[in-house]
Amino acid sequence: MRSWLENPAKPKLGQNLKYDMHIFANHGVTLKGIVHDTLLQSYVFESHKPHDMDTMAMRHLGYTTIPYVDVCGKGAKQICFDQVELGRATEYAGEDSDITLRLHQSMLPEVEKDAGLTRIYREIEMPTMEVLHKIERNGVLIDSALLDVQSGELGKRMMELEQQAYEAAGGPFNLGSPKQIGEIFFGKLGLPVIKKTATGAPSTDEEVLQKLAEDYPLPKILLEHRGMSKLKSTYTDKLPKMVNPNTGRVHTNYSQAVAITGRLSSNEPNLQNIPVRNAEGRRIREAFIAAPGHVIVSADYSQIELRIMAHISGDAAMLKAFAEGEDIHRATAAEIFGIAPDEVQSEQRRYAKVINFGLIYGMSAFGLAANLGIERGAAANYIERYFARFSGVKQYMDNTRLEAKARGYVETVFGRRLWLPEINSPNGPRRAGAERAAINAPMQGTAADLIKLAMIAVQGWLEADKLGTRMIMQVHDELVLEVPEGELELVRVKLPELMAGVAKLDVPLLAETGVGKNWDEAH
DNA sequence: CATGTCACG
DNA sequence: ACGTACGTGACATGA
Repeated sequence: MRSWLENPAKPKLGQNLKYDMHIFANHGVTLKGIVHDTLLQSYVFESHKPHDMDTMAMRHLGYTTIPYVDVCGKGAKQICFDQVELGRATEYAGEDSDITLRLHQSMLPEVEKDAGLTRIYREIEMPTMEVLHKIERNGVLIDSALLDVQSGELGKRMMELEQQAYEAAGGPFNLGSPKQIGEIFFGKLGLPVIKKTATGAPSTDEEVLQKLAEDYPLPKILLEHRGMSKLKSTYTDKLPKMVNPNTGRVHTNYSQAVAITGRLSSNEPNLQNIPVRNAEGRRIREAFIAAPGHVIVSADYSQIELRIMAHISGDAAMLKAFAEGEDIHRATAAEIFGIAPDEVQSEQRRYAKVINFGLIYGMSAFGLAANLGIERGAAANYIERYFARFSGVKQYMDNTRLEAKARGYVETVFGRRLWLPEINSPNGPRRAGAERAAINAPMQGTAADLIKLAMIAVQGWLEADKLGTRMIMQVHDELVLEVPEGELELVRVKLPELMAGVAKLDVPLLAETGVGKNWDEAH
């Protein structure tokens, strides 16, 4: 079938074609002529609903598909599809093709009822799929030897901490078991219960341990052990095991239809949650390296969601701050505290930064108070002062809530629709959650649209100019490239230009780059 | 498979 | 009185 598969004039449609492209590529076949993907149609039409074929067949066609487990079984007794009896395999595969076409015939018209959705589908999601396919195949080079050394160090230190913990607790226990920790803390040692989990058990999360560590020795030991355990099991032990023996690199999968806001997600392994916030964790990034003769270039959007808030709300003070290239948190602090920007103290700037982040998430006075460690009344006061100074933002938030309630969805700048099924729920906490999501979704979603457009532009440029530079990761507001040393100066100029120029908003977009032999240096 | 926890933007 | 910042994925435990 190669000649048909590779013929761009023969149109193809499928469900999650990025997967099929990988299978074909593994066998030296380059799938061409991709015109439609029902996974992406469903995602653009109804991002909050399931996109698996069985569920969609029932939802759109009222049709019950042959369950995969009926054909191949499950668990230890599962067989591979190539072991299925041919007649049965034919029936299953035939249905698969038939249903895909019928889903396409049902969903594409729904997408095309709306010009914005059509654009998101054709100009963003479909091209993004092909970019993601290339990024996934490129993979990332990992210094496994370095991670092995780190694993050894972590393991040694963890064993020391275990002994200390046993002494403090008066006997051995499993440090990885919240249940056993609870029994020792709140039973045996009689420590106070700070908060409870969703199921009513006493919590032993980081916040609780920090609080208890003020008065007792064991929580501190546990905190250090937890941090190391996380690094070791999730990263230093695991990443070397994920290296593909054929390519010598790690190949993540980007899920393009999971996050209801339009963001990507990364899995097996997740390369979007590699530690960065503290020095110990950041060492993991030293193991994300460039091939010989290459460097890692990282480019990230500066304050992308706040810029989008300024654009969407049209708030004059915020637009002005960005237009003049000010430090946005400093400018915010100056407004809230009623002083000149150069009079802002570092503590005041920190407050303003927490408020700015909180706004993006639809914060309450309670949340702000908890985050700043201040009284709720004081937090309410800051919010009030903020909204007095940034009245456009206040108006945007109120309008967004009303719009979400009236229509059941909100939109990104590019017209991506973000549905909020619980916006009119009689359940108060659920409704409040949907209201916060309504505030956040247009900003997070527009940022997702922008970086997808940037990825399409960057990949288009790399191919048009036949460069050796490869895109290797996306982390929501950051693109990571592996660059031949000879192309470094070119990439350092062109990459941020493309990212910043991908759309003309009422605020300037800014992308900042870093370079290094590894991801830590480049960040 | 649910739960608790914690890594990221 | 309740619950409380948005969006993800992965791990270990334990039923």
